[in-house]
Amino acid sequence: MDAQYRPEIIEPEAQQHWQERQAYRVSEDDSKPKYYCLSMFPYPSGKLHMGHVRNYTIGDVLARYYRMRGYNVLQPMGWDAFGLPAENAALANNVAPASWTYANIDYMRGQLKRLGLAIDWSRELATCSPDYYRWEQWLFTRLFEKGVIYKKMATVNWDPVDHTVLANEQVIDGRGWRSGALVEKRDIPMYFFRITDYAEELLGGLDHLPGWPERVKTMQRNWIGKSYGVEVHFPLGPVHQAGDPVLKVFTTRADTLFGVTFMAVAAEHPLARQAASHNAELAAFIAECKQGSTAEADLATMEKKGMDTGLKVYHPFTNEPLPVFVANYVLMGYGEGALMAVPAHDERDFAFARKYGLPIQVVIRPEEAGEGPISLPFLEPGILVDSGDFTGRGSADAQDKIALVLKNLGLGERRTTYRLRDWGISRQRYWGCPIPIIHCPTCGDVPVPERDLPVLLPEDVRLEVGSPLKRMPEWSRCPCPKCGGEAQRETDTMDTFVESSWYYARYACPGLETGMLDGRANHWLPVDQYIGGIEHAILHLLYARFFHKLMRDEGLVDSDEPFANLLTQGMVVAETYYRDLRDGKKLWLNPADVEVERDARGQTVAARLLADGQPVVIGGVEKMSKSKNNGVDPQTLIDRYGADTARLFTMFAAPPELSLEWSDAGVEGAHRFLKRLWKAVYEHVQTGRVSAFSGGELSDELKALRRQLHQTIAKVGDDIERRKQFNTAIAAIMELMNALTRMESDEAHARAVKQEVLEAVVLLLAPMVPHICRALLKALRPGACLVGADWPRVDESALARDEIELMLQVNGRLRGKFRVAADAGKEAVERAALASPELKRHLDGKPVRKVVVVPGRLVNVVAGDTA
RNA sequence: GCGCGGGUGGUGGAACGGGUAGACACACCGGACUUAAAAUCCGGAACCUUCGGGUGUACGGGUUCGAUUCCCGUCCCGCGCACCA
Repeated sequence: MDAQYRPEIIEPEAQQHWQERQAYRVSEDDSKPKYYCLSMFPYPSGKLHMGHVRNYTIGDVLARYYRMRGYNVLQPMGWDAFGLPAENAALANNVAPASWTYANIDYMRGQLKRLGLAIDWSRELATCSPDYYRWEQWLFTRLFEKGVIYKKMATVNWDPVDHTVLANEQVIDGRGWRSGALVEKRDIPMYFFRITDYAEELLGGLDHLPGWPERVKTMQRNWIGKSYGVEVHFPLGPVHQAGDPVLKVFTTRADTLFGVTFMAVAAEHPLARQAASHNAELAAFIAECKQGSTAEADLATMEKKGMDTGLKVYHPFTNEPLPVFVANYVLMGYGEGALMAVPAHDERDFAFARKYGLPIQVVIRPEEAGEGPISLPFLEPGILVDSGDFTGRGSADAQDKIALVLKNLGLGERRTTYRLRDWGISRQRYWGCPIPIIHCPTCGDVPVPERDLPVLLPEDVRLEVGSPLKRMPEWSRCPCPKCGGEAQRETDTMDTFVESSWYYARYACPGLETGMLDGRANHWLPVDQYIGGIEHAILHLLYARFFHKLMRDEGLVDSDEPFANLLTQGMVVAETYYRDLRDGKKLWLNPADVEVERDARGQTVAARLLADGQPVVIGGVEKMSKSKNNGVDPQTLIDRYGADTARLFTMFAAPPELSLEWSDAGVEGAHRFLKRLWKAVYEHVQTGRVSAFSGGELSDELKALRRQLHQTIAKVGDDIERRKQFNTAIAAIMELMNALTRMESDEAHARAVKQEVLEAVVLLLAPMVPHICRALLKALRPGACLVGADWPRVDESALARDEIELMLQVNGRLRGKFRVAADAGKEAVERAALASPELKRHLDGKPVRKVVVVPGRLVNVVAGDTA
């Protein structure tokens, strides 16, 4: 064994060994329990970033841990390879998106291998490969025929200069990112998945996912947004008969119906169009509403504007005429595209009524308020006032009664709605999976027959603004599969979320050429542990759950949910540094090029650029990003310290769910620990071979060390398996190593215990830092191999104690400590506490009123005059 | 704007079901070794203090024998918002 820790030698050696032995290749094996450990696959952006290192290390720790626990572990890897960045790179560098993507995949695969992940590479997939996307097209055609996919108009961001559709990301402050033109809303036909048909199941299913974080389930519940309410019809004429036209709205607050003072409709609403046809001012306002992006955050924060259409609708109960406004915050295709406004009891309506001088009618009062004034808007439920026959009823009761009366009048009924909208998957982009539809002038939209799949995406293209597919008639022109007449292929591609909605299942079926999935999918699914960023809490995770149910209903899988347990990791952040430039912009400097200065207490006081020694401004900690130039390249880290240091640092610096702050010094610390570990093993084996302790009478010191060892084994297992908190597991191992260092005896028993501790430490750390542990295990136990090694066992007898220390509190404040026998009863503990010398001092002559004994923890003596 | 999280020493964080606040590590300070430096090893430390103790987990309140932990309110930061992935 080398006296020095040399990661640059032992890491490639270990990786080569694992590769040659195909140590992590797995197949279905019913003799062992299966464990499918999956990390969200990367987008091949060019090179690995620290977020990837964190994500894949967490996955690898779990995969390796469960392997040591005797599970048949599947850990696959692949590439989410379609998407916008490839098109951007193509435009910027004049390369085809395909070759850019494949080159990135090759480079990043090498980086992943250098991390030493226990991955079964024989299952690797890339979503841009026809072998993959053909099955997505196949499923699309089946779902289209089933009616799960349908076509309708939808609103997109339109760049009027570049004549292209823009992604929300490409709209900056309401302008196109390249042209700078004010973005407009435009309606185009798109294909939609009927995810709303599954809303109820997607909602209910969350109750059967105990392995998901509560906050992710809450976010999904709110996103689906089930609400119970009433559809109310407002007649368009003062005299209404069944079948006459009405304005339909949905409300969750039917109890406020008598407080309606106006109506608001979307700019695209038929009533608005109708009114605008003979009102130029209104037409201009509607045109103005068409400006701006479609992103909900933009719509919600923009100034609320409206204009009276001059039209009136009539209150279903009072027949009172109500003005109809066009408002820019009401969205078509969102509910009915119209709402009833109750300014007294809704925040947005209140602001709007104030702005346009519309009446505010209070119809709900708090139960306890009496006659006094209330502050508006009053949003809580309460008691109805000024509400005709319903006055005096409570809100909930009134909602029921109002719905009933509306139903009898034929002017509405109870309805359950969802906030969730159908999933539009058409993208007017090139680098994506072609939508397998042929448009025939006679037959309409015809799905591409199975024998003609896949619809291949041409890869050898030149990119300009807009999709090249739309300029390739030789590609889009084709015969209609039904009538044989001349037809056109759909040139839109699918949302890349479609590919990432089923890759986890395809990993189970590598090489399958005759279908999307086979029986192997049911062997491995559901995924036992899914790991990825919290930013995917809603969209990706909801789409994947939905897709799983679609595949289930097609008979492709037999489970209901794809991911049994979910771990959402936090972001990787780093300090930012900049200098102000003359033009008012900032020059962002990479942390690797900056040196910080600290005062005598260790507080940062200044920072300087290494290159010129001149000061720079410290900009605060932010998510690693290109724009702030605060990304730290994991490759540099791995080259300098090795993969194990990179892995140990990312696992130790923060618990997985919190954000992780990059720290050069923290990396050094992790590296130092590995060097100390290496040295401890080296010095131990230098003094000759010894077997691990297996029994005999030990000194108190050695007993205590063994107790700590077995406590640590129990804690590390619990931290990894139940708590998924690796930082505390590593801290416990560090404490154990510190205790071992303090133990200096070298008599036979001591050396045997030392051997036991070191063997166990190496195995406990193996999931986190596998390369060094492989080398150290071989040194400690020649001939032993980490692949196939078992997780250490807890020796219960080593945990026993004779005496324990308890805390003594007086009135909730810590005043002393005392020792009692480990098996002392409550009364004995109380007696010991009352006899302790600290108590008398702190009682200060006051009588003891109460004694609280918390077994194994503390005794709290409550003293003082009875008040 | 709406939804969801978070806020603890100089720093990252620990405290697992309401029971010792600050484990472990980084940074800092001191010491040993060295001609010197680096590396390594050992030690110190939340803050204030009249050395009795007092104060401390963003801020203000509440529940409790006891609150970082539970409840209410406020402020700040982060994530998501349906075409970034």
